[in-house]
Amino acid sequence: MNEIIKALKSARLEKKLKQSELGGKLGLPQSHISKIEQGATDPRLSTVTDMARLLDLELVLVPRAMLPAIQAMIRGEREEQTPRWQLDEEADR
Amino acid sequence: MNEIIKALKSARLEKKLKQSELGGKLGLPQSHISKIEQGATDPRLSTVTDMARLLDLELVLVPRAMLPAIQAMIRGEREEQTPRWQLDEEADR
DNA sequence: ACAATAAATATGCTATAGCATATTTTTATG
DNA sequence: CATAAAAATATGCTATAGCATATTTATTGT
Repeated sequence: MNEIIKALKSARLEKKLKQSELGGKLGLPQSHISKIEQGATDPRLSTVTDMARLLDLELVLVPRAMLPAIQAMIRGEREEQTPRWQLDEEADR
Repeated sequence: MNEIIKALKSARLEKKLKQSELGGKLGLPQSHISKIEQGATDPRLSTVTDMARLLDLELVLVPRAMLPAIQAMIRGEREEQTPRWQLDEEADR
């Protein structure tokens, strides 16, 4: 499944929006959001950018060479809820 | 004009590819590349991702909050041809 | 288990992306 | 300039995105 579509679906869920709500804001029927999220359709660029922006995301073209660095940067965000590591001693005290 | 489309066109020129060559690799007629670059058509997501990859680019979804940081990072690359600043003394000697 | 709500599917229709081919216009080069 | 090459436009056709509406299939809550 397409990475971008997957990310858009996650973002929608993260924001606790229903397909019908997102569709409403976009002027698309819920059925269409469903098809897009299912990968049952190959949406137009404008549809994807509009959807992204409603979810506080932006579509960007990145040189492949710097992809890992940028993805790490993006992962960095949000995950500061649960630390990724912890000192051996004194943990949880 | 759409930023992504603009970036794709720049990348094609940077790589010194003709519309017909890019189209050839993609299995699209030159006329279609022209329409896309002119903004005369709203291409499908798959068309844009395919085109990007042939140009060593990847389409990525970025949280709007970190857009400036990431764009700075991207600008950083490649521009090491002409330095952005220079010491007052001893310049060009 | 039932009712209510959300999500996924289905269908028929319209608009348009994309294909193939041909022509015109623009840009380089001698 | 003239000529060649590249890019932009044009046209007719096919495939499919997207719209509207309706139905079916999960999910969730009581």
